[in-house]
Amino acid sequence: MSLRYAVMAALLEGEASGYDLAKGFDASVANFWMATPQQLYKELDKMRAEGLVQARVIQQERRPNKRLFSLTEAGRRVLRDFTAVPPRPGAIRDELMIKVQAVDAGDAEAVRAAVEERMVWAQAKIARYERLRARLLNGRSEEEYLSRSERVGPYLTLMRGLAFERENHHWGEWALAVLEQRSAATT
Amino acid sequence: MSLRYAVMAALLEGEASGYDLAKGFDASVANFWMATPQQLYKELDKMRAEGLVQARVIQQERRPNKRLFSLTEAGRRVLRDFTAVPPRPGAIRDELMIKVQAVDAGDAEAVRAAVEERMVWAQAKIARYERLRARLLNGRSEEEYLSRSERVGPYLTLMRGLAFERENHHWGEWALAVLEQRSAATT
DNA sequence: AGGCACATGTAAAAGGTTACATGATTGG
DNA sequence: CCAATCATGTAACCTTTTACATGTGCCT
Repeated sequence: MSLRYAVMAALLEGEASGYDLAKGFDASVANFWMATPQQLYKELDKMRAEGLVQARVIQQERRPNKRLFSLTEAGRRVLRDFTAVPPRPGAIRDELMIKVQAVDAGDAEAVRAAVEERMVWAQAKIARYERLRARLLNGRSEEEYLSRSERVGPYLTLMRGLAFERENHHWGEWALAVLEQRSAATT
Repeated sequence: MSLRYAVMAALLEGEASGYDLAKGFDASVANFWMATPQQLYKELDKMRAEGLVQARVIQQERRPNKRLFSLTEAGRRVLRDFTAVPPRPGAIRDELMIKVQAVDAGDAEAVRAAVEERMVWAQAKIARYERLRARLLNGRSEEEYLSRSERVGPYLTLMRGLAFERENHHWGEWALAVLEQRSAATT
């Protein structure tokens, strides 16, 4: 039921197609509420039927036509009401952590490799977030940016994502060291 | 589909009832794969039918009887196989972040209050994790604990949860400061 | 020639949430 | 006396995932 609000929050940045949203055209929302393309296309249809968004069809010649969605006034109102309601607690689902939890009864080498791969991903995400941050700041200091820009929400969530991935990476390096020492001891 | 593996990982700590699991009797697993009691009772039944766990009924006089579940050998094997498969990427779902993202077009005061309340929760979780950590370490240093204890998995995931909540709290304090400065400027 | 990017969708299956249902005991 | 804890479950509903389906253009 929250997917639609995530979509509306993303549309505050401007028009987007289902495809854009699916790719996480707005990196920040997608990082706290991921969705598959199928989910998005369906939800966007429902939202249009309810008048929360409007679609504008772009005719294309060498590509499939696309529909660009934007928020309607009704959508803005609904989104505003949503922000006023207390949020439910967040949920994390991470298979890797289940594997780490079970590492002592499992395949330690495979778990170690999985942690390592996750760290590569984390690095890539950090780099992406940092590029996005530089783009937003555009040479200004954070203080200046925060006091002058129209919106602060996207910056706040971006920094949350960045902090999360940095922490993740930090933890991973430590966990790898622990696991390596373990396997050295067992050998 | 991963719920069962989370359950099995939790059962590595020893026997537990559905009720125990629902409360997150093992704080660490529950923090990366939450589930409602209903989900657990159903899954435990299915797992027993498949021979992954076994149940032992405890007759009680002043309380409803309970069923204590434990891993079978087949369960252990399945769990081990699971650790050898590459995990899918983790997912976070957090309504609060959607609200923060939309704060500039929403009810800023309500969002601020929501962040504040989340920080209270984060504090509580940090305290809980720290107590759990102290209980595990039991006076020993981390280094000593990691080199001597049979299992390291639960400690690794516990530290991940702790780092996550600390980071969360840190971000929240900063976000509150940003939001307050904003509302002061608008007033 | 093969694979990815673009761009959309349908349908079925699996998984997760919410409401309902029971009922004694303990603590404030 | 009211709320919480213990302890289990069913049923209905909603959400999410996965598989299938289509077709062009661009890059290597």
